[in-house]
Amino acid sequence: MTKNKLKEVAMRLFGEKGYDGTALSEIAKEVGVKTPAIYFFYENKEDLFMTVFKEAMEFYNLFIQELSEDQAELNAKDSLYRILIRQHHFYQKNPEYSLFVLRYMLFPPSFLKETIEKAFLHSDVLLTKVIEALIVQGIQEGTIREQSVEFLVDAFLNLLDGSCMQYFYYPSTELYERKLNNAFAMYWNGACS
Amino acid sequence: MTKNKLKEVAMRLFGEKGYDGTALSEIAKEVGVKTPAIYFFYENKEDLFMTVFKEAMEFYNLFIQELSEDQAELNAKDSLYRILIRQHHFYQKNPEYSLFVLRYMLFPPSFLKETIEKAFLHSDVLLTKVIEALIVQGIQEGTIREQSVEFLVDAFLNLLDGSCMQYFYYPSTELYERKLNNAFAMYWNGACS
Amino acid sequence: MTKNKLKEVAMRLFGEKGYDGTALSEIAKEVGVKTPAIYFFYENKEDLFMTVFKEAMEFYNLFIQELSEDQAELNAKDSLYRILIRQHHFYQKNPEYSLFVLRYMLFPPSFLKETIEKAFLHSDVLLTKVIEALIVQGIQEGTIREQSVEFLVDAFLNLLDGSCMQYFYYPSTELYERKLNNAFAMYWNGACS
Amino acid sequence: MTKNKLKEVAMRLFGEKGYDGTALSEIAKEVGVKTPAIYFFYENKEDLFMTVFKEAMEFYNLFIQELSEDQAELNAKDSLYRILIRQHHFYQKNPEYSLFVLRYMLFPPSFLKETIEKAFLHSDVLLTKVIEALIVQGIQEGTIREQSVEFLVDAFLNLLDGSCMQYFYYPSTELYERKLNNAFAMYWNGACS
DNA sequence: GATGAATGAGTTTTCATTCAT
DNA sequence: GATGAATGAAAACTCATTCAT
Repeated sequence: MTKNKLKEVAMRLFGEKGYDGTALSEIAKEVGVKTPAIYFFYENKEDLFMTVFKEAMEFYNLFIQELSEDQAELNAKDSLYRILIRQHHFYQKNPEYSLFVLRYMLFPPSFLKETIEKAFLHSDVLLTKVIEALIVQGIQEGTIREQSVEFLVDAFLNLLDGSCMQYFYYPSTELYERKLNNAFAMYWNGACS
Repeated sequence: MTKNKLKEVAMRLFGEKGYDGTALSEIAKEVGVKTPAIYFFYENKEDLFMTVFKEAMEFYNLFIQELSEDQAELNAKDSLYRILIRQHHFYQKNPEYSLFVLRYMLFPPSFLKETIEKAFLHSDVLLTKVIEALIVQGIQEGTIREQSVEFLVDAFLNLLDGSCMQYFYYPSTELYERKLNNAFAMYWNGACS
Repeated sequence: MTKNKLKEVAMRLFGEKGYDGTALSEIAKEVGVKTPAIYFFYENKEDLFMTVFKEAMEFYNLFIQELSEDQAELNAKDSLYRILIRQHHFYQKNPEYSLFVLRYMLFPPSFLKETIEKAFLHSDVLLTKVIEALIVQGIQEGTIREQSVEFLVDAFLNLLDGSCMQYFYYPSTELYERKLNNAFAMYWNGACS
Repeated sequence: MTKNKLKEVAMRLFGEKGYDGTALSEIAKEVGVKTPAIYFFYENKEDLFMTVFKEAMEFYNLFIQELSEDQAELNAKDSLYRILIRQHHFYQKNPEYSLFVLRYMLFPPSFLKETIEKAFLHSDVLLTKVIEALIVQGIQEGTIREQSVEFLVDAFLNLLDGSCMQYFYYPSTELYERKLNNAFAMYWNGACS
């Protein structure tokens, strides 16, 4: 129980204030326990962080895997759009996970650089495959104009990354959603014609 | 002299390791001076950081302003593409500025949240105007199909943000450039047809 | 069972790393038990230490008492030499006891100073008596020249102490044995002539 | 100033209570300074300890070197006896140095084992040379009976070690001196005849 | 007999900051 | 301009100890 609460609070605080900006005492306090209690469950700060990090990555990868499921009955356009929406939903429903993953993907603490790069590459490959499949489907459907798949995948991934970034710095949801829809419309337009 | 060295080193270290992860002693050491010397030039850590931050924002805004200059003789397509290239160049030529700006735009230390939001909004408005002008030019040229300007601007900004993100997490320049070109091609394709 | 294992491990670790340098958790771990288990058998760290200490002293005193036994059939010279040899054997066969006793005789933790002094005095008196008896026997035999017994006893005790010290800081057994034999030969030479 | 006071107090406390039994806060308090001040002069606890250790060894080796000086005009017997006396004086005049050296020669903290062994070997060689010279002198004088020098040296070193040990555990000076004199008399007796 | 969970007290260490020089 | 010396505050971590189970 305490162990899990520690993980949750740690994820949130590490995500919000960074590794160095988060004191174990803060985490402990929010959980309602004294600092040394942390050491009963985790070896040290780094261990707590790594545990949280691994879980966040697993959760995030799970999300990516789920993107490819349940899309069989949809056409390519709806499926691709749905990915953007799901990404948005994921950010909204799991703000802690999202912030944490984004932060440490872009700015890993020095002791994590290598691990992060591997973890990120893994997610990237996973995601690329999902997009690829949908692009191919679209071409087969005849909705996407026949052209290089790589080309279409790259552009969609850029779209996703752009949306990710904008989600975190545009405060207003409406604004974000407008931009998202516009960007996707433009993408689809380019993909078809 | 020392004052400027301090700023440079501080920008780099704050960008790489974060505000809390950077000790004043580290900055001082790299500059070749003892820690208390910092207090001769700056009130305290926050002051040093803010000074660096302001300069970084000014420099970044300068870059954005320059985007609109010297583009008179180019057509809209080349101008837009040139913006992406210049962004890339800016990141490559000023890695410390770039990393710093990205980091604190996405993850400002708590005492900076509001200031950052304002500063960012300012840059955003600036950039939007530049893009808008080029889009209008393109429509007038007849290269861009007549349609909502906002729509085209949003999509281009998304493209810029996506490229920003990818620059920082894709290690290889080649890969980054391929993705950038593909994404722009798709954008232009969508804009025209 | 566990209680005894705790004692053994505690003796070894206290001997090797000192009272403050030995954590109860280490002792517990080596025994294969969790730390709180120690409190089932011993009141606290001090109690565990004292128990170990008392046993070590008893064991050591037993050794001293045994020195006087089974020597009836030997002449004085052989008996005295045998004491040195036995001391050596004791150190070799009971390295943990020896180290522990030596350490806390010379450097008792503050809460033990008085107890230790008494315990030590007791052993000293015991040992002195044993030596005295053998010296007297030697004089009666006529092998030791007639002279002050105290004088001969003091010199022999010094020999014993010197050997003790050297045992613990000379790494090589050969070297130690050579030195021991030479020192005893010199003693006997002085005692006879 | 503070730096030296720290060294002095550290030597005394480390000698009395051991490395693990001595808190930096105690040392700081006795010096009249707050704990972090220590870190201005020494890297960490180990560094402070090592600094003290090196100085103690140098001082001790100096003492050993001085043993050989100014003895030219004395005969061998007086010179040897003087060594015992000087050892005694050294212990009395420099109780902190003596206790410290003895403690860490016999019970070095784990991180010091190797360093200590080397340092000790060095002192041992130094001392052996001094004694050897005097023994040879004694034989040349004709006061010491002609016999193996090694034999005489070993016995004298044993005498020194025994005296060292006894100094630290016999509380009374008188008792210690009686024992010392008796042991030396016996040694000389054996050496001559 | 023994453990899981937790804590209070204390340790070493870091760091921003101050101030006299 | 810059440093040596020092500190207050807080950090991470350790450890003996407790207690319910």
